Amino acid sequence: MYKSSKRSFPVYDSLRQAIIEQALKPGMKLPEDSIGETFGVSRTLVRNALVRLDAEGLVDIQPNRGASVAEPTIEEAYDIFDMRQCLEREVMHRLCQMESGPIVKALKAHLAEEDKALGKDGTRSIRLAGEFHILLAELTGSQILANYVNEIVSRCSLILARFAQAHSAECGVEEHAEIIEAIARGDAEHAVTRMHGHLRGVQDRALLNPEDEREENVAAILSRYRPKD
Amino acid sequence: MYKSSKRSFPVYDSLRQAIIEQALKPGMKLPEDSIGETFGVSRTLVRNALVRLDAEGLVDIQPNRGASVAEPTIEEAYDIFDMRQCLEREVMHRLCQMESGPIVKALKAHLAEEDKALGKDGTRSIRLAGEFHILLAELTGSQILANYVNEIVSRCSLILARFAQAHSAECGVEEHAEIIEAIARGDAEHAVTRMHGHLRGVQDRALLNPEDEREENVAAILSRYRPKD
DNA sequence: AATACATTTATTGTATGCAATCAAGTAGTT
DNA sequence: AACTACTTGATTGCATACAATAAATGTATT
Repeated sequence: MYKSSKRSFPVYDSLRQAIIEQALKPGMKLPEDSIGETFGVSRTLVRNALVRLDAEGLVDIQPNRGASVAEPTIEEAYDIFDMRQCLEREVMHRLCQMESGPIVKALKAHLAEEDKALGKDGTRSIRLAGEFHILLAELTGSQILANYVNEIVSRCSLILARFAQAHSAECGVEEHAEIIEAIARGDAEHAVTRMHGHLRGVQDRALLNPEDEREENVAAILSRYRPKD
Repeated sequence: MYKSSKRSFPVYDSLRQAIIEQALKPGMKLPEDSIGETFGVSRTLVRNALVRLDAEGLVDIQPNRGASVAEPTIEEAYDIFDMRQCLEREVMHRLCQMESGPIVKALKAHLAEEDKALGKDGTRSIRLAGEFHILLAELTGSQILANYVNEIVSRCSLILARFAQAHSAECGVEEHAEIIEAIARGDAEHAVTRMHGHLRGVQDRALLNPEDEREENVAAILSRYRPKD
């Protein structure tokens, strides 16, 4: 938990949410002063939040140059998605060994929420889709596994923000339903396969993006607007 | 990496090392003032280090009460060891899919160091044994996997400090050699099995400690000394 | 006009001071 | 003697001041 400072938590949480939802885009500068002003706290607390976000890979702090929203490379993106596959595979295995009743109940309740928000509130829909995966991890009862999944889901959101075009990479509600169904049957093999396919789909929609934004710097953009002599 | 402050890194690193090597024992208070004095830095930098260690699970910060060396419960201990099994299984699978030549070479070089330090320098021997596992993770080439393994190996060291009697839980050098051999053959199944057995051995020696400290509270201890009416 | 150098400005790095909080010990009441 | 209320000392929470650094701008020199 965030024990070090109660008052810096809102700063941390708001920044985190803003990054995940792409309100703060990769590369954007995060000056301590202005953030502190908007939250009504001193730079000390802002700094705490930024250091934490840096440790989680959502923010990049460079000495004497300050913090900015992290810009994961495509290589890091693949690395993180692979790790996510590993962690969520573990989640599936563990859940399928447990008493499925209460687990399925909790998952179906969540799925209903996802369904309700589907066409209505895009941002909420995306957030709920991510939280489905976090809920799965929490239901294993493993604190540390849940923490890792939580962290890696955030980082995947940042990756989507960087590489995917809008709305291309939402989790499908039916795919979540299929995963729940496999868990209900205690069928670990199917659960793992479906989760793998599900994540693979998200990854592909995100990373096999034809218009790769790796080269989206000022020079590259302006070159397209330059008059042809 | 530790980008937020060059000068607080030594504080962080020393504390970390001291905790892992049991010089600082679980539950021991870590006051900002005195630590700052010993390192010649202000409380600000000490605090940075402590917050980081808290995030890594080696230190426990409680609001307005300061930091102390974490005291993982036995339940957390099992949780962490299970997670470690998961992560190192992934390491084994990945390494066995790679070109084994350079990997085996690096591992054997490390093993030679372990061997050299064996009866001579106990502390160094324990550190090298832990670093063997970190090296394995690094050789996968996955930054994030290596980070997680690094973190979890530290936490396991803390657990050993809390629950195992001295020297009961060292990694055996021969077991490391067997793991290397399996990797050399690209035999994932054997590599995973051996790693699993190896870690299981460490865990058992640590956690199936006959004198279980879970009940080491005043009441439990005194009950053994109570006269039988 | 281009380059190198100097100056200014903005932002971070760190120490420190003051207020808030907690732990412990003291005194006073029943 | 036990229990509460108060006081004191130590420690943390946070804001702020000042120093250090880097980026941006301006100036001079070729």
